[in-house]
Amino acid sequence: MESFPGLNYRIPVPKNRWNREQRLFLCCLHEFFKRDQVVFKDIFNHVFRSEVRECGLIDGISWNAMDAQWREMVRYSYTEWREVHQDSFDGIRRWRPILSQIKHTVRHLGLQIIPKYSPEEVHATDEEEQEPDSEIVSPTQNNTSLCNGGGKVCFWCAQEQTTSEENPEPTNSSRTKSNDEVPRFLYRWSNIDSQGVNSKRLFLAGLFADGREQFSPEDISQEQFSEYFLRHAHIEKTPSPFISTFISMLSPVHRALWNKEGAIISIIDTKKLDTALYSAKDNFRKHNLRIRGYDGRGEYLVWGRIPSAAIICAVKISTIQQLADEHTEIGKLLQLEKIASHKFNRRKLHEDLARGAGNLDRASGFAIGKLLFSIDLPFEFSTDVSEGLFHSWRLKRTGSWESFHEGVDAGY
DNA sequence: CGTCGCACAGTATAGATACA
DNA sequence: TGTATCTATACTGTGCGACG
Repeated sequence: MESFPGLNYRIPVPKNRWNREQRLFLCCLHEFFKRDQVVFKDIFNHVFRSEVRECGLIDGISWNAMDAQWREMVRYSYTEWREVHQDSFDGIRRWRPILSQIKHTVRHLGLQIIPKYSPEEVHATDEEEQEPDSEIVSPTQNNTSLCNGGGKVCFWCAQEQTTSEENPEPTNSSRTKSNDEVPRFLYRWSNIDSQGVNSKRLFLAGLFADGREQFSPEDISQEQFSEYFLRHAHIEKTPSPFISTFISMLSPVHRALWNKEGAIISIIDTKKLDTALYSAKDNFRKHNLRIRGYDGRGEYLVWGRIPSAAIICAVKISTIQQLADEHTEIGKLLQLEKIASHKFNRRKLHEDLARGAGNLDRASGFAIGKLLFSIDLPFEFSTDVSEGLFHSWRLKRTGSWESFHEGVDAGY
């Protein structure tokens, strides 16, 4: 019996007792600094070493446990999480004590940490800062500096209370369109059950469809925007101000095949849009929103409406199926049965498609050209759209673009 | 050069466990 | 019994060398 005390008397695994202060601290780390396992863990364990040790965690809390707590907060929208993340710039002064605590700990431990919102010029103009900020590495390459862009409050300025009060509208600026390149073409799937107005000539978001008053994203608060966005991403059932579109035509075709009834696929020219366009992925990232199992990649949300000028082509899925049946080369190219056999438009489907895909040659180009011609896509767009199809349908790269485009032209 | 297989790191999620 | 915390595990992306 006593020979295996470790087995007979299991020592309970020590756990941290998370309190509000610790949670806020962890939230500030995530909100204001680039995620770094080792650094976050060391800072936290140093600041809360006595509390953590009291819980039996002699070597401090593990990164995994700490990260689990972070995820819990995000997942269940803990009040601490909401406080720190939902009005980060308005409330930035509130977190000054925590931020300077982080700063001092970083310095004390000789670590390096990268602020999320830190333009270089702050250091240059920062007179009162005596000690060199050597441990604060400015993000050089992917400089997503928010300080100069869009009149946004600079992180360190706000922290050091050097920011003037007359900042125009800090809450709205982070919601503006991303600077990242917007794709030239977007693809939409819709059917008779889709909300809003979905004709071949015009799309109207569900919220604005019944002659209800229109409003622009600037008219509503940050929270309301996030709320609409989350509801839209969750369930399409509630009226939404957004219209979903995708960067790849595969995704709407896949959806259309699974929801056949009157499904329409439309190709949209983003240059002709007259309302705001948001990347779903950026929205998640910028507002620290999460939804289980979905990160928004590939999806773009159009605000309110898509005017007929922007709809360069609209085609019923049944037409596409018919084309695939009638023309073997189109059928072979599209592999509709494969698409229909996969429940999810994920890696599995892509691999499957790649196995049966053609090459970068005249034959593939011809099939695509013929398809695009048949669905009345204006010739001027054929180059871009055909290249999109090439990538989406996972064609092999053996061959040349020249022969491919030649084939596309021939198909018209 | 492009593709494949592998290893590795980081991340998301289910659910086990201890505790109130 | 329900909640808080965290582990175990599955998933995803990425880099790298081998290979044709």
